[in-house]
Amino acid sequence: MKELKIVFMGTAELSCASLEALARDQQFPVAAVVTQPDRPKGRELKLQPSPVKALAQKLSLPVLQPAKARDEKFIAELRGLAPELIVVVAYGQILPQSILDLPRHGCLNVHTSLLPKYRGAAPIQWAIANGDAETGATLMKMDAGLDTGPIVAQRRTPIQPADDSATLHDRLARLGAELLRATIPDYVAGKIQPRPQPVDGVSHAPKIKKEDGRIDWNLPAQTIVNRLRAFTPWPGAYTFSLGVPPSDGKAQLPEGGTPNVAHSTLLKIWKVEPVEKSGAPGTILSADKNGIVAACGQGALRILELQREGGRRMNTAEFLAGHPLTPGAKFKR
RNA sequence: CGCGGGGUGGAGCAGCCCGGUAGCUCGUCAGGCUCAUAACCUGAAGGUCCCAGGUUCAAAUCCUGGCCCCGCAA
Repeated sequence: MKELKIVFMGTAELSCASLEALARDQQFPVAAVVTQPDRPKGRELKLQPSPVKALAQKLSLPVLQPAKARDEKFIAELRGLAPELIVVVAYGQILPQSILDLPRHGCLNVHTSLLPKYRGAAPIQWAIANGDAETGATLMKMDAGLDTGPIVAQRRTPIQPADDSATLHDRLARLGAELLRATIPDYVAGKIQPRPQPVDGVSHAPKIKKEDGRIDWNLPAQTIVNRLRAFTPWPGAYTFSLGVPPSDGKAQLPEGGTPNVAHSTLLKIWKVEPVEKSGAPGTILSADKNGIVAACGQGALRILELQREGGRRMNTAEFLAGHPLTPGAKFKR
């Protein structure tokens, strides 16, 4: 097969595996990498390059960072590169039709779900949150809609009970990269006819908000576990422990407060396991070295690792040393 | 100067607002109890209260400056 001139567009960590796969393969000379402008990040809000930009620089590839993809000057520059194919992975902006039509072979997009399921921003997270048994990566030819283009290829992977968004993200990133490498040659050779997405089974995976991480103790234990896995490592699942007023605290503990903690405090919950107990949702059934057991709408959860606001992540025994919780106390929802 | 929390024996935290004996839970060590134990009882060791100045008769505590850690921002 002759060389194919490609422009890669991507921003997130997810994109890196695909970029690396293309760049390492001599068949696919990457003419340029398009990524979002540097964003302020970190404690001092310093400008940081996107993961893709960092990788592109390491690979000595030219980088373009238009503020808006539909900017005429940028499109003209892109046209000047005369790409035969554009590959898009988690770029983070809607592409105008003029870009979609620009390369001879169109634009291919890697989406981390089994389309038409979970169109949108957070397909990995929602697949876990909803307790799906499997998910996958889809390669599609982009059209004007949001993740609505015809499917070129698809690959599945089971969701393991131990998976969280981080592990599944990494696996799907690799899967997407493999899909590109394996499929592009046949695709540009015209051996693959993209087939329209089925009309049945369409669903959407909206962007995760921080609020989504708030634990609703009325839900069944397994549902909470799924959501917690989905929102790990970001935004994390959290709840509030009822605090004790700072001054008159100590005496009224049995009422359900946490001593040494003023007012109610946000607690991030990192690791739990379901247990066969029950009680009023949100109630703490026991709290010792083995964990904090809290009742859910159905069943209960044993909390193994948690983190106080401003503090570091720690196991239950460490946490309880400084923040004794008594059975009967409650987590606010 | 983007906003906020924090630095107190080995771990996790009180104490600071309102200066005046270094406190709690756990761990460690010794002893006791027990068939036995991560259980229980008794006792002990272990701290420049981040650093440097300042105020004061007296500073973990109040003031100024510095260093370090963490959360927010997807």
